[in-house]
Amino acid sequence: MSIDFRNIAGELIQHHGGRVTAGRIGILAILLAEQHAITHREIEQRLPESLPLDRVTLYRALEWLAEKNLIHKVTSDDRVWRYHVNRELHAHHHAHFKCTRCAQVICLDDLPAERSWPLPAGYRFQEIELTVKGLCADCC
Amino acid sequence: MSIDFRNIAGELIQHHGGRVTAGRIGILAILLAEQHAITHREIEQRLPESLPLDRVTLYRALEWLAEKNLIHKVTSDDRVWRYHVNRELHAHHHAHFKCTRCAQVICLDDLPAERSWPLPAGYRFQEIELTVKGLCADCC
DNA sequence: TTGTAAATGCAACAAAGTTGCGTTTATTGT
DNA sequence: ACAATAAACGCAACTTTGTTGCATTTACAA
Ligand SMILES: [Mn+2]
Ligand SMILES: [Mn+2]
Ligand SMILES: [Zn+2]
Ligand SMILES: [Zn+2]
Repeated sequence: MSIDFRNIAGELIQHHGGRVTAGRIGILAILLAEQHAITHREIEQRLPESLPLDRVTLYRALEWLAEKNLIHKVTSDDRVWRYHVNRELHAHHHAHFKCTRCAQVICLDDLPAERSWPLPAGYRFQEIELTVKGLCADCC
Repeated sequence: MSIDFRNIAGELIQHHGGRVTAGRIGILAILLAEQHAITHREIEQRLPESLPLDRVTLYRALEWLAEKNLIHKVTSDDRVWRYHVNRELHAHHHAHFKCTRCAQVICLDDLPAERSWPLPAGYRFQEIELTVKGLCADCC
C-alpha cells in the first residue's frame, strides 16, 4: 500500500471531520488503490498484518466513508455489497458492470444513471440502479 | 386462493415435465394471483394452513420454477430475492421498480432491458439489470 | 496533561439462503 | 390395483453477510 494513498486518505478523512484512525486510513487507502469495487471480505484480505481490524469496525468504517461520500456502495445479485472510492468522475450516480464469471465489478462512468424513466401514474422517480452483466476482458 | 390459479398452476407444472405436487401448485398459484414480485417470506405467509411447507422445500420449488421459466427472480438492494410469475408480457428481460418506502416491487414491462450497452474493449455484454427506485402510488 | 466523545473490539444475534441425508410420494409400467 | 423408482420433501445443521449492545480504548481539543 503506497504511502501516497495513505496520505491522501488521511487528508480526506480529516477534511470530512472524522477522527483520523489507523483503520480508516488503511481502508480508504486500499480503496484508493483499487480499480474495481470490492467486497468487505476483499478489503479484509488486503489489510496488512500490522493492522488487524475487527469485522464490525470495518463495516462501521465503510458505513462512515459512504455517509461522507468518500466511497459508494454497489448492490449486486450475490447479496454482497461492494465498495468503491468516489473519484470525481463518478461522484454522481452511475451504472456498474459485473462479470458473471469472476464477479468483478467496475463502474461505468459514462452511462446515464440519473435520468428519469416512465413510471405508472402516481409513482415518483428517485433514482435508478443499473448493472450491466457479461464477461470481463479476462474472462472472455 | 382461487381454484382457477391452482388449475393453471397444475397444468403449467405438468407441461414442463415436473411432478405436480401440492407444494408447487400452491406456490405457483400464489404467484399467479400476485401483482407484485414477492419474497420467500411473503410466499410462506400466504401459504394456507392446510399446506405447511418447509422453508427448504419452498426455496427448492422456487428454484425449479425459475429454471423452467415459469417465474423469475428479482435482485434487490435489501439482499432479498423476490419472485414474480412470467406472464407473456415479461417472459423476456425487463426492468423493475422498487418503492423505497414500502419495498414493493413491480415489473416495468415497457422498459428496454435487452439492448446492448457500450462497454470497455474486450468486455462482452450479456444482460442488464435495471431497477428504478422511487415512491409507489400508495407511498407518494 | 487531561476530559470526553468518537471509535473500536468482542460477543451475541439475525436474516437469508444452502447442503446432506434419510423418508415420503407422484408417476410409470405391469 | 400394485409395485418399483426417481423425484420431491422434511429436518437438522451449516454458511455467509451483516447488525446490535456494551464495555474499553483512543484521537483530539481544551
Ligand atoms: Mn461505482
Ligand atoms: Mn419482473
Ligand atoms: Zn471476469
Ligand atoms: Zn411504496
